[in-house]
Amino acid sequence: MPRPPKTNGTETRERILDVAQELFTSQGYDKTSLRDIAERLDITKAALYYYFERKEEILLQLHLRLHADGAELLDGLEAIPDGPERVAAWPGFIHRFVEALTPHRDLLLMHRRNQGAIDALYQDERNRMENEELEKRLERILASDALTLSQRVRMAASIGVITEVLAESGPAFEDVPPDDLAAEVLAVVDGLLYF
Amino acid sequence: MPRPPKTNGTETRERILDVAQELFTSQGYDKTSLRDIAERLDITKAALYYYFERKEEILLQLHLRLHADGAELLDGLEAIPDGPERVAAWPGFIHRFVEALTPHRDLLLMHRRNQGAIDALYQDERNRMENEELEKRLERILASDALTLSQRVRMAASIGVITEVLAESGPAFEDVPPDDLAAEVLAVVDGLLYF
DNA sequence: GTCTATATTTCGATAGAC
DNA sequence: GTCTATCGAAATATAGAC
Repeated sequence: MPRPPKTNGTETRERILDVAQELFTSQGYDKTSLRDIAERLDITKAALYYYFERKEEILLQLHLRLHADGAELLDGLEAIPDGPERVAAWPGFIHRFVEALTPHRDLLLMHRRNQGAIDALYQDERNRMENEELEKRLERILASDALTLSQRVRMAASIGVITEVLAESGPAFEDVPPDDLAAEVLAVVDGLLYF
Repeated sequence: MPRPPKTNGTETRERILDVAQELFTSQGYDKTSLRDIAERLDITKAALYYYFERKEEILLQLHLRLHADGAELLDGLEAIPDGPERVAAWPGFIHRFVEALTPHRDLLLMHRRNQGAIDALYQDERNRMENEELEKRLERILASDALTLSQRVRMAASIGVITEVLAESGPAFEDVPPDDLAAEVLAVVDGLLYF
């Protein structure tokens, strides 16, 4: 009871991130100025710097909201030896992928629409980014010569189905409950993954 | 024989577009300055303005290289009444889509990596863009309530497979002859489209 | 056609008051 | 925590000579 219910502080920070996510998705990171974000919140540009050191850090925080889950999944996948074992593990990976992404469709869309800007984050010395980008790691898995072309294509295809339906074409499926959509996606992907 | 073989003029223009496509793909449209493009060609920024009125026009021309084919395909699709007939026509549409895109995988990748900047082209009054964006038209087709959810998802999924394998994961399939890749993609998509 | 300036604008970022 | 004011660094675009 001693703490006042005025939970401002972190609250404003979240509002900034929410508005930024929306604008980064609709206009792109580069075409969204700090002025755009500030005006939407009825504050000034300078106030943003109380919460974030740089513009890049706003994007970084949004990126991290999604990154942890994906990194964990890829860690598991890379622990399996390249070849038939990894192919066998793929459907399980895909299921967990869909499960993890379904609640974050909008974030995934923001991520994809600004993949270039996120690339740049990783190359900027000022951000401590331990790991490599997930897209690059996935690309290496798909480039394996221990797999048949059909296997590689079907693995990539399953990723394509998920990102297209869950994120890219998201607006076309706004009327659909997320769990129904996820179920349909899984049905399609399972049909794909009979190697 | 009167015309000198020095075919410069349109040649430089093409070289600009080629370099721009490469840089827009790897760094993104916004992070690629006219200085970047000019330096690669060993000319100056100002020289670019002899060939293009604005930076946006370089992107526009690259966009148009791909747009015409896609627009024609979508015209045909929209001419078919929404509902079962359109579902029946979808596989044919997809086949022609793959056929048209396979020779232009790199352009498609540039397009996707800069979809936001291309969006902005359509909203800029200075460019005369007659039609609507293809992505928006496709979105409306997929949002139809004359189709079952399964049909809508499978249609979107087929688009996702194509764009992922042919463009987004393109680097992972650099070792594969384009026609082989297209054949694999079609096999996967055909398996998807049994409604 | 290509160059050397330079104009113009926009943006990220900082300083310092309140 | 939010403001006003401003700096400095790009980048796009223009003017005009060659």
